[in-house]
Amino acid sequence: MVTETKTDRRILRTKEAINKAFLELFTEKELEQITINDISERANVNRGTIYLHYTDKYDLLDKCIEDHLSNMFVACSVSIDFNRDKIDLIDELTSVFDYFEANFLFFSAMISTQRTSVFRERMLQIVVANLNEKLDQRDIHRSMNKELIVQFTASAFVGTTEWWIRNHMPHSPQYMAEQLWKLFEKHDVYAR
Amino acid sequence: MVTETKTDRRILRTKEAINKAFLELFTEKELEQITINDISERANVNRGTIYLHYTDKYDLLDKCIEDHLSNMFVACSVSIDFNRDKIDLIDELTSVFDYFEANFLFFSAMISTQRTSVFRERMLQIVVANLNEKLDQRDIHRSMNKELIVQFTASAFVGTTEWWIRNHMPHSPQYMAEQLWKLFEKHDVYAR
DNA sequence: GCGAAGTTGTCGCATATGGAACAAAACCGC
DNA sequence: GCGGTTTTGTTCCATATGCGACAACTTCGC
Repeated sequence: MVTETKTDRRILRTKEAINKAFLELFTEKELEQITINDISERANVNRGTIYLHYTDKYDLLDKCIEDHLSNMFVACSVSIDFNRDKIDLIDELTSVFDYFEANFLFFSAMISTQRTSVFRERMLQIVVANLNEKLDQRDIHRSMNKELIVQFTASAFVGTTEWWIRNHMPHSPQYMAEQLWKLFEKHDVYAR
Repeated sequence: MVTETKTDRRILRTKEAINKAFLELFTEKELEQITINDISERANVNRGTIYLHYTDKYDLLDKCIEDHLSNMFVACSVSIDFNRDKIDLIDELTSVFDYFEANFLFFSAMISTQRTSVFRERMLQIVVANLNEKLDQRDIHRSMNKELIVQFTASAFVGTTEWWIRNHMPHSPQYMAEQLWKLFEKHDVYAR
């Protein structure tokens, strides 16, 4: 059963404005320098309203990360299809990198700060969960340890992505997807 | 006495969103094709809320025009100064054209439709009012009919501006200001 | 022409947000 | 260290907006 509660339009608008403002500020100054005042002004929202949704700026940062990562997750698992083949998977990978590219500012900001580790860990978690689900859907454990496959693939993916972002995305999403796919294929993880 | 009432942040936000959405739609379809539904969706605002501020889409269009024109007015009369000279006036003219340039989409949309006349008339009114005020401040009626000066200058200004916008702003605001100034000067309207 | 679907104004009520004030805490310059 | 300023949470009350419903009207395919 899927929970089917539409959230009030005002809430969505407000959260979006706050997120946007926070992200902008995040690319301009260090987290410690950002005040709730800054955020409320930039977002054109009453200061009190921010406390209605977030306990403090750290909570805001966490939820911001959570938000983007789950968006990414949604953006990439659009085309879930059980009889897919290699091409499909490359497409999916490409759409993930497209998402990164479209939100370069956010990811870049997340990675170039002391708080990187929080972000990286959370991202790893998400990817691991995602992979587990996929591997369950297709039944290709073979002789290999599933846990190990997941950890291997996830770390490789997150690490490579981080490198890609840190270096200002020197390749196109398409290219990244293809290259990564080849590497995964080599390790006989997803290959049929 | 200046009325000093701050309007609620929510109202400003809402109006801005509606204006923006309406303008976008205006550049995409004919006014008749635009529904209140369209606007509310695009602006991410409840349909009823629109009726809170505008009676219908024609009212919205009018207020939208009014808004932009008064903004333009404000943007250009920043530097009102009684002992100004030629340079000041060129600067002021330039800032007007800057405003047009910055809001190209709006003005372009306003001019390329059947409803142009409404817009042109209103703009003419504004410019005439503005000119009257200026001419009153400086006392240079000389032997000429003030009414006539105003009408002449205003029509010339509005017409030239319309041409400039219609042709996708082929010259820089600075250039336009200088050229227009020279023309006015030739007709001995403002010259000292 | 007719019925279906969409649009328009307009309600009532619920609720998210604004604004202002406040005390406590944190952050300054000196 | 100390006084002034800024920031932080929190409060109460007012109000703008959301949501859903409604009847009247228009649009449009057939």
